[in-house]
Amino acid sequence: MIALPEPAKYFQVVWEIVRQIPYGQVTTFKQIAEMIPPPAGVEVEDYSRLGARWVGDALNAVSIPDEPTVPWHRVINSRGSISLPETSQGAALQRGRLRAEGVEFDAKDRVDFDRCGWEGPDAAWVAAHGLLPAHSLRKPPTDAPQQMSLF
DNA sequence: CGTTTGACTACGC
DNA sequence: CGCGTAGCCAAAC
Repeated sequence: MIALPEPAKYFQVVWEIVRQIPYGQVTTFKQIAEMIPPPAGVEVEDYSRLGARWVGDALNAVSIPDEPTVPWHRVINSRGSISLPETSQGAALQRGRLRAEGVEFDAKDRVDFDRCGWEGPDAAWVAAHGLLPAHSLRKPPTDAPQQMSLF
């Protein structure tokens, strides 16, 4: 079976990436996982399946003292919504912090990745840390825009 | 020491 | 689209 070889080390990388997320922008567990190369001993296939989960574990492991240095509230799930239990205190805190940063939630309590989705760290930073380029959360520009503005 | 639960996703209806 | 389910790992019971 595949286990995360060095959780502490992996967590550190996750936190370092989270620290790069700009104010007012959000990213997903998956996007972060995709930026981190599969740990030694972990098959790529397995990693693609488990990475996001491990990122979640990493955020969950952020200690109180370190909490101010890791903007964990800017990490949400791939559906664009907060993953903490709706009734939880953490969810309220996360939503409050994001709203304070100008991130808006729609009627379904989801954010618009096209507006505030993170494009990832700049290439130089990625290379310097031996990471992989991030997949953009925003829709790729199309030649024939899906819908023209009515105004 | 077996079970349950969780800050995930992909996939099928 | 929305909701339920299956896989998976790790930590907490």
